[in-house]
Amino acid sequence: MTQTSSQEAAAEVSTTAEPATPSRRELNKAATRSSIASAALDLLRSNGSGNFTVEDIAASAGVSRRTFFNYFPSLEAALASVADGFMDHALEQFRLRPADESILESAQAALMALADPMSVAPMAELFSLTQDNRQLARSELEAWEHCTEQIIDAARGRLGTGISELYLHALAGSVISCGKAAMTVWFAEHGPDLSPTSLAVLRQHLIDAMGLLGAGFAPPSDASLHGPAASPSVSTTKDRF
Amino acid sequence: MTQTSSQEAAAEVSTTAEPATPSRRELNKAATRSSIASAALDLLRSNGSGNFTVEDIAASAGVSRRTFFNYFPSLEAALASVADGFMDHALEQFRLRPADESILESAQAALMALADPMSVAPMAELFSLTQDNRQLARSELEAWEHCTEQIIDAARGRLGTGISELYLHALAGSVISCGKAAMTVWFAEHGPDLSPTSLAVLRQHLIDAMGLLGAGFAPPSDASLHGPAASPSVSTTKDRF
DNA sequence: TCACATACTTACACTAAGTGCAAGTTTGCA
DNA sequence: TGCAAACTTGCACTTAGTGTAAGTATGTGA
Repeated sequence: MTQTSSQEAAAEVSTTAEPATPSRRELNKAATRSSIASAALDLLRSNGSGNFTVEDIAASAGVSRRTFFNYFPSLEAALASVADGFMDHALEQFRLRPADESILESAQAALMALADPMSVAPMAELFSLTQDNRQLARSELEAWEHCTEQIIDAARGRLGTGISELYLHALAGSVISCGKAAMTVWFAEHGPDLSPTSLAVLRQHLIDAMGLLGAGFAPPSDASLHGPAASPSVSTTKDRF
Repeated sequence: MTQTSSQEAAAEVSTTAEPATPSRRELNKAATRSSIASAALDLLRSNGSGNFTVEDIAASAGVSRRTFFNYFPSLEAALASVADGFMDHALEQFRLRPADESILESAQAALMALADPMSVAPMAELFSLTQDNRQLARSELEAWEHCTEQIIDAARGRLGTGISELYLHALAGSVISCGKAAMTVWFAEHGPDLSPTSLAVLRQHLIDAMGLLGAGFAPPSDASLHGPAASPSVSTTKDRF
């Protein structure tokens, strides 16, 4: 994703095995879309948030302003596609987890799978470039929200339709909140540092956050100050508190 | 919430945090602000979301378009001030709770205190009128987000600065997520019904959601398996935590 | 009560977002 | 090859949002 190439880069590939008919049209569309998105990210990098317009992005991507709006409903949406890619990747990982695993464990595993430089880098960069802009922050919130809904659907599919909607919504929302918390805290501590050490911290934060959730946020007098070091095993330690 | 325009921040000059010195100017400003907000809400009611402009609101409130933007940065912000009021009220309740109470209990109590028609009605109406509009939904997300940050601050003040930031962020985010989940599910089930019965369900959902959180979302082999309608799952309301 | 400073409102002008439409161009397919 | 559908683009238009300067209301000190 977010390649720097423009439209003709994907032109010659016409016979690859892709899901659902990778026709010339679809390849062009995907290329254009990605070209717009990376033009937007480039401008965000070079100019800073709020200092460029849709027209700039369109010009930089080699399309008309009108075409930009055929692909994205707003400037923010073009940038948020980076976050969407990250979230989609995470959801994919989540869905690949065994169905008998607990939701919390699956979520933890899915998020951990993304704590590598390749996956996290664009997200971390977006995080840093986005901090000071209201509109962009809103779009990011929306991406998390969308992710929550996807988790709800996935969990409903896994736990059966008999499960209460409240349980689903509360669980999915909390899981996402904890993932978000881990990333927020990590970013606050390490900024855009993507070194192995830094990423290890991110992974630990993800583990800890899910651990806290699984432990019901037991008062921090006990081990939960450093997260449940032993197990991400969410399955009840004690039924109640 | 944070949409409040920059001007009124310097309102209280003297020593007191009291609403002392309600000068003519401040009264006028408050009246104008509230007049704009309710004009916006009226138009949302009568025209439906997306079918009126800032100019309409300004005209309806008897001010110029420019003055509208002196009070609110956007149309959505004017409407979101309803949600802001609700959240601020909830935060106020939260801060009034005894400091030795657990965060979850405090949050539950604060939210419960708002499950009365007077407080919930505007929020529920906003919920219903907002459902189909992207921009408005975004503003609402932002309101929840702001509320989360406030909870983080309040919890930090209560638990001391030694507490881990991850714990604070994850806990506050989860608490808010559960509150949101309770309201979302309640609204999905009951729409804008504000009857005592309906509000009792909302209260129960708030209790249940916080209970689930406190129990670490223990696998739904227990009471949380109930269908959407009846889930008096957490009967142990009082002797928890 | 009368200035005078300060805060608030407003009109005006301007940039940019977002949309509908119709004409031009590319691709898929028979 | 030729036609239909999809895609792009320019154009015109409405609306959002902001800077500025001029006008109006309010508080204050003499």
